[in-house]
Amino acid sequence: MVSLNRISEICGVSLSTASKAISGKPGVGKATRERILSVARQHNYRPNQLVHSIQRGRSMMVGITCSQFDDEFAGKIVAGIFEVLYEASYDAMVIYWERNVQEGVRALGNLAGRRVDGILMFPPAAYPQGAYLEELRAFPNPVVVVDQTWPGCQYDLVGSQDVEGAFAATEHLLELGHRRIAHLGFTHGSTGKDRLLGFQNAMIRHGVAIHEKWLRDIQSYPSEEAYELTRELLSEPDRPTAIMCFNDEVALQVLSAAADMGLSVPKDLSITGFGDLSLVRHVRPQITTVTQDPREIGRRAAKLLIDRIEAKHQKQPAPVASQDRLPARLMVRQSTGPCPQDA
Amino acid sequence: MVSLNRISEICGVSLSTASKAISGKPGVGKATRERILSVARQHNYRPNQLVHSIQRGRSMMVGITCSQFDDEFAGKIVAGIFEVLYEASYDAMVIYWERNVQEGVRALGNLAGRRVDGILMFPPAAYPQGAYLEELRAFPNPVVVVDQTWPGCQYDLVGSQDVEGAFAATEHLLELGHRRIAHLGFTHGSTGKDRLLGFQNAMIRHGVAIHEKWLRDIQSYPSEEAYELTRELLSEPDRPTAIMCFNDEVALQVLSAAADMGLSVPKDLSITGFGDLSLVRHVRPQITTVTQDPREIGRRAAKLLIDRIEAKHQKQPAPVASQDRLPARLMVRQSTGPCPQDA
DNA sequence: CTGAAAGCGCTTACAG
DNA sequence: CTGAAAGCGCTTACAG
Repeated sequence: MVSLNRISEICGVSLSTASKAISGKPGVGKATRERILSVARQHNYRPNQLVHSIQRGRSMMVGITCSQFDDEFAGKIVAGIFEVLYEASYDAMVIYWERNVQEGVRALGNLAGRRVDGILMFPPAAYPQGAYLEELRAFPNPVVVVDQTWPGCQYDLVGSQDVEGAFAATEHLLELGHRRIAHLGFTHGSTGKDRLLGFQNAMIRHGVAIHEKWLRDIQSYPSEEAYELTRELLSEPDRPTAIMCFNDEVALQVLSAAADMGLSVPKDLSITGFGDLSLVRHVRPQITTVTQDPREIGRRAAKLLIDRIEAKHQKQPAPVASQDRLPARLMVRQSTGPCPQDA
Repeated sequence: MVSLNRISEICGVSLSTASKAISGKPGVGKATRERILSVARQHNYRPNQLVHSIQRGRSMMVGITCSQFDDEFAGKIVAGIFEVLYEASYDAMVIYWERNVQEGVRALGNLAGRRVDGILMFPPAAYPQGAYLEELRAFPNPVVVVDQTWPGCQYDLVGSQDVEGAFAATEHLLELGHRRIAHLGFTHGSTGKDRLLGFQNAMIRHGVAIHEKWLRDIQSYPSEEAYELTRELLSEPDRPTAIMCFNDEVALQVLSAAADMGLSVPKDLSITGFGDLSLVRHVRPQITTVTQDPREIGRRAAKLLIDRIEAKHQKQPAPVASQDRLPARLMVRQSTGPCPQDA
């Protein structure tokens, strides 16, 4: 890529004249300006934004860290994020890591080295560990945490009302007469913990016993564990009449396990999901679930981050961390029905 | 963030000494170096990578452009890309746009302004238009096109054997005795065009008539169009006994439409997908599909781009554009079966 | 071992 | 209207 210096040589003008001409600043003769502009165009000249970032002490770039991409929920959040960043003229550097915390640490270091103005962070699946947290603390700019959080997290969070959503789904099952309700969770992360909590709250509130053996957990995500766990759960003579699932993908596996065992949903078994992914509507029976609004989560997270960046740039003191949890509403479809009479 | 200059002041040494100490270069006394290092650590100092990028004429950053995120296929490609970039110490700036080509144009300009060393490009859904192509041509560094391509595309491509995969799926249906086969395509893009071609090739090869009215197309993606199209297709007295679908998500909609019309799959209707997304295994009947290897596509695309960047940096002449299409294999599952006798 | 100087690609006061 | 100089945050020859 040609430099401004080169352009100014070609045009036989000084660097500063070329700079003013190209950036549209006043103080350049009309003819000179047009000559410079035309040469720049011929050479596909683009001002070097890296220089601007250094000069302004501001990169107009935010970092997005995530450890999973290939799911609709995360994808929609990211889409919402990009919408807002685009409108505000921010670019995004994205860091994707899977393996171990070590990589997350290096990732954060990169972000700081590249001088991003802030970070939108999907926390690692398990709670962030020591080295990771230290690296995060060393990061000098605003951080907004998305969807998941962790105990003691001091950053702004934008997520969903997981507890309330799970509570509503559980009450729905209880109202249908179910008492033997299993919970298939993923409690390594905060959303899973919250959903389990919502489940427990509802059961306790309605005075219904929670059976330890029906509280099952998948260990990693994504995985096929839910399928096997369901087969176990449903093979015991004493089996649940409803299974509440961590999310829609788990619910789908439960549905297929039930089908493979010859059980009819919702006649023999009721199932609830969480997330309202599109697949849930394209499957028969359509899965009763809890709607989330990932696009809006992404939008709000990005807006909040930009606000924080702006505020910091105007030397305003850092505000206390906020939690913005969007409503998660029950969406009744076809996978839940009255508790079977013989149960 | 503190600057090196600030660190050197604090330590009472020159800028160059501080620089050498921190970057691990020789020529600094042991005690001095350790003092500098410790001060740097205290202040969370990170060398400014933007400066390095400018000095080296190389940003170690690649651009990824895409117009869709929230699907498993694209997500897995991206995951593969990031694996390789990470190993090679490249970072990624991602550009996501949806609305119109205008945004794509601005996006490419941004990438050039930020001086990315190359671009991994998911082309826009429809073929790239004039302004977009011009902007792309003005980009001075290597470009590798991923998954989709367009007529006259001069860049390296990494994708799948779409024609062959569709051919195999069609032959599978023909071998099951189907003759009345519909094709539910998405031919705005090259993969859809290729899959239609594979379908046509197989039909012609086996001397089976292709009926215009059974060649249907969805107009946008993602959408729910496939559901409606299927209902139309299946309501006519004269209906197909098999539907070959552009991809798995379309197949899922076809499956649900068939279920809602009381048709049994595969007894009354056979369905094939494309992609082998995980949902296809979690649905009953499991969908017969064509496997792709998105992660490997991503890995190879990233490797190729890095090779091109490296070669360019060593002043090697630009090689001719290559096409690397990974095998797409038929995976027979439960959604295809013998042609109904009465048909 | 240590530091002053040039340079990467710019922009922005400030002279002329 | 035009340009020389300082400065953003570094690194890398090159003197001392």
